[in-house]
Order: sequence, then C-alpha cells, then structure tokens
Amino acid sequence: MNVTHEITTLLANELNEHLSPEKIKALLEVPKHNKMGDLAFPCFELAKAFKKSPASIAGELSIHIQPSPSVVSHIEAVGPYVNFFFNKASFTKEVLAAVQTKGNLYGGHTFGNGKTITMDLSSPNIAKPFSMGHLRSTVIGNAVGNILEKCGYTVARLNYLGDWGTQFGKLIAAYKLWGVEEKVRANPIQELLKLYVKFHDEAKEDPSLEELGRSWFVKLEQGDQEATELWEWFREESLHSFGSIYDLLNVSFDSYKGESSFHMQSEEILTMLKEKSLLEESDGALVVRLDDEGMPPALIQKSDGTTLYTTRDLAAAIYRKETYNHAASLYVVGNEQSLHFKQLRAVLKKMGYTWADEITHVPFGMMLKDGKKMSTRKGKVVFLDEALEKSIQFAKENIEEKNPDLNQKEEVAQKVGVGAVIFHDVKNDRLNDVEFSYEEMLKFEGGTAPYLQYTYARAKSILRKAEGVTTPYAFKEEDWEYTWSIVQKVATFPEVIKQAAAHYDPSKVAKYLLKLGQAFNSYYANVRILEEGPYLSGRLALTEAVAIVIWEGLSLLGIEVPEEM
RNA sequence: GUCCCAGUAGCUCAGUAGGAUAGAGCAACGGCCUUCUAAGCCGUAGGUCGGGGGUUCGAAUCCCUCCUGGGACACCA
Repeated sequence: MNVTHEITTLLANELNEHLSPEKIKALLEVPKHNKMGDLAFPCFELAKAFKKSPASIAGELSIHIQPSPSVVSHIEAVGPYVNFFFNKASFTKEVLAAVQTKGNLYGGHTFGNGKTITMDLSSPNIAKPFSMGHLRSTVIGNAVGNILEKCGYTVARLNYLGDWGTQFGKLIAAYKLWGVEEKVRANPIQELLKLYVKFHDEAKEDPSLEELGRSWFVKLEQGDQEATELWEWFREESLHSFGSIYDLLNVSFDSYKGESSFHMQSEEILTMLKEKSLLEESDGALVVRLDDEGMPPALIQKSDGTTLYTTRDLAAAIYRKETYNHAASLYVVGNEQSLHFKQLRAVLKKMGYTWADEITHVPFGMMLKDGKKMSTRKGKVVFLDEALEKSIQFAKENIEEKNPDLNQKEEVAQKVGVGAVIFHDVKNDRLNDVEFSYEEMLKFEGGTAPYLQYTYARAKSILRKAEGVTTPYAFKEEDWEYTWSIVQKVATFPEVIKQAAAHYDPSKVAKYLLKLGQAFNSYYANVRILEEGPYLSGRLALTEAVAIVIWEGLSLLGIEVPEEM
C-alpha cells in the first residue's frame, strides 16, 4: 500500500528542482474512470516551468519514469495526465493480508494517542418524549465517538440531560393546575407532554400563566420541597423511558449529569465574571457583552435571579475540563444553537480559560416536519419509539416474505429495523436538514442499512459453506474487473476512517460502505465464489475482507449486523 | 434588519484544499432466479450544477451580487 510513496519518490527524482515530494503527493489524484488507471499525476502546474504544454510533459514523464513492475504494471500519458496502473496481483495480496491479520482492527489508527475527547451528545429534555430530533444527536454523536475511538482516542460520552430551566417551572405549574396523578403514573411521558402542550395553548389566552411558570422555576431553584419532589418524579420517569430507547439503539453513556447538576455553581460563575469585570447589568438581567467579538451579549442571569442555559453550560464546561482533562470537547448539538456555542467559547476565553478553543460545536441539520422545525410545544413531533417500532415491524414483514425459515427472527428484525433508522439518519451530511418521512425511513433497498446487512449476510453464508479461508491470494484473469473494484475500496477504508474522524462526519463511512457493498454485490452476481479450483482461496479471502469491513463499518455507525437475514 | 446553513436528474442526496466524459439510490421503463440468500444484479431514460457577473489554461467547487427555502438573533433550551 506504499504504491503512492513509490510513485511520489520516482516523480520527485525526476522533478526535484520544480516540485517537492510533499507537493507531488498532494497533486496525485485518483482518476475518475477505471480505464485511466489507479493514480494520476496532473502536469498543468509544470507547464510554466518547462515552457511546454502539460501534455508533452506528461508524455515525457511517462517514458522517463520506470517503476518496479511489482508495484506499477504500466504507465500511460493521457493528455495532461500521467496515469499509473498498479500491479493488481501484488497490491491485492498486500491488502488482503493486512485485513486478514488485523481483522476488525483493520482501518484503525493510533494518532489519537489515548487522549480524551468528551462528547456532549443526545441530551434529551426530560418530561418530553424522545423525538426524532434527538435521535440525530444520539446517533451522529455515538458514531463520531466510535470513529474517534477507532483512531486511538478515549471518548467520554456525556448525556447532558435537559433537566433544568424555566420549562420545568411551567410543567410543574401545568401539573398543579390540570394534572391527574393516576394518569401520569400510568403513562408518564405522554401525559406530561399533554400538560406541557396545554400550558402553551392556555398561555396564549392567559399570559399570567407564563408568570406562574417562571415563579415555579424560581421555587425549584430555591429548593422548594414540593417543586423538587415533582421535578424528581418527572426526571425519574423520563430516565426510565429513555433507557429502553438507548438499549434499542445500543448506545451507552459515561455520564448522565444533566443541567440540574450545574445550577448550584452559578454563584461561583457569577463571582468569577464579576472579578474579571465582565458582568454588566441590563434591564435587571446580568449579561456579558461580546460586542468586540461581533456577537450579541450572553445572558447569564435573568432579572428574577434564576440561572440560564448559558450559565449552566459555563459551569459544565469547566467541570468537564477539570474532570476529564480533555484534548477536545465536542458538542453534538443542532445547528440552530451555533450562536450559543460561539458565545460560550467567547465567554470562557474572556474568563481566561485558554482551553476554550478545545470546545467544538459539531452541528447537524434539523429534522423537519412539513418543511418546518418540529415543535414540542405545538405537539408537532414524531416519537422515536413509535418510529423504531414501525421499522422493526416492517423488518418482520420482510423476513416473513423473503426468508420465513430464518432463525431468531425477532432478533434479526430488531437489528434490521433499528439499523435502517440509524443509517437513514447518518448517511447524509450532518448539516443537511432531514424532512421526516416514514416512506423514506422504511426503505430497505438501495442505499440503506438492510442493503449492507444483506450483503454481509450473503458473504457470511458463503464463508460458512467454505472450509476456512487460506492463501494463496490468486485471481482469475477474467474476474479482475470485479475483484479490483473491491480491492480498491477495501484498501481505502483506513483513509475513510481518518477523514470521517477529521470532519466528525460518519456519513463518509456510510457512503463508503455503500460503494463497497455495490462492488461486492456486483462481484457476487458475476463471479461464482464457491467454485473449486486454484482461485477458490483468493475469492474466499476477498469475501472475508468485505465481510470484515462491512461489519466493522456498520458497527462504527452503531448498527448491529445479523449473521443471516 | 444582521448573521448562519442550504439550493446539483421527477424525488432523496454524492461530488467543494479548482482539474480529464457531473455520479449514486429511489421512482419509471426493459431484462436476469433448475447453480453461493432477487432486501440482489444488468441495461434504458433523465441535468442551462438557483440566476447573473468575475478570477483562471480550466469553476458544481473560489470571489461579488441577486433570488428562493430554513434557522438564529435578551430574560426558552
């Protein structure tokens, strides 16, 4: 896999006065079409130096350079490009050997060096149903965490529960006005949501309700017994209900410390801000001005003396640095909060924390309903547990139709159904808004998790029938088109992981897996794998490599993979 | 009003540290199951890359401007 290195060196020898090896390596690109080889060197930039056309430079280079035939089989000048064709046999051997020895560790890196990265992810609000919106943070965050771990980082997943704030004052007020204990006990989340929605509806007619809600929050922050008991009850019920969703999604956390854990520190924060003369009073509230950063001021304390989101986030950020001594602190939170995180970082910096730069907001687009943001207040949300249930049910129907004799149908249906939902959420660029649609989510063909799970199951089915995978890695001449397409992709897995980690972008892994899956399915349809003869071992090794990479790739995305389906 | 994100095939999206004929998947149409799981494979059709300028040998990609959609912008989170 050091073909690139070899080619770079040869080019550098030829061009040492004009281009550095680093520059050459950066210029090398993978051609768009297979017929153009495996690596290409564009000669445009050399045209001025040589006072020749790029095409003639390419022509000359292609003659002068003579790589070892065991690495590059031949070179072709096509227009302004020098195209290199790898020695497929030796390259393939190298790739397959690497996958076989490393197994599921293939594609990993060590550059993380054990350094700790904290991740704020999922962070649902208590007393509200887990919505499709929170799924994004959970699933994207979890996948990013897995990918970072694969790169050698230690990841601390922090579920910073939305369990504090004025909204709970409103909820308590609503419960006191209209709540029926038995109803809430029987169906806590649904009932609490009803109360919350009702509160906002009624508040439109009767603005004094807002005041009532705020006053209950004041009581809560002051430790009022009745308020605290109700809040604790709501919180407990919520955690219970979230737990089953996290089990289903196969996500776990290192901490469930929510916002409520940090409002007590607000006094310290205020003191520190005062000492640095950062605090200003404005309309009875306390703010930190950020004009010099071109930002609106950050509100730190409301005029009724209660804390705000930002106050608690400041305390939490400091706590995280002190507790985890992180090298980076990621916040997997919706794009609509980007101003908040800019302010958070700016305030921390003003407070003198140089590590404020370690804070990185990893934003993602919204889950939309009818082209608009979903709103809990208006009751306009899609509940995740319902969506998962539907998807699992659909997976069951598919099994009954396509493979009724399958073992462990329930378990497989769960993996497929949940996998489809997760994949649907991570396959596209984080920043894209997603219009929620069951039709889209319950698609089990084409670019979906079930497609990849199915591809894996087919590969495993073949490997089960074979008597183990051995060498030699030899390949039939007429199969190379299909074989090579797979080998190329398997070879780039490590680079894909690296890119995904660098951009905190799991969709790169998802896209990559789809390409690999397509290549293998095409191979499967055109090449008979289980055919006795001198090439059997090579085909099995290739099949195994694909299975390993798909399994590992899906696992990184947080998707479980059944052995059969 | 200010700032942020986005606009690529009928739909959902790739492709952006500028590069060779703009790619997938759905949907449509036509093929392929007496042989390794048809949740699959092969093929056909489908595009003034939102509009207009500019930089460049070369722009979906960089700059300017306009249009459209969404979001954020002081006592919600």
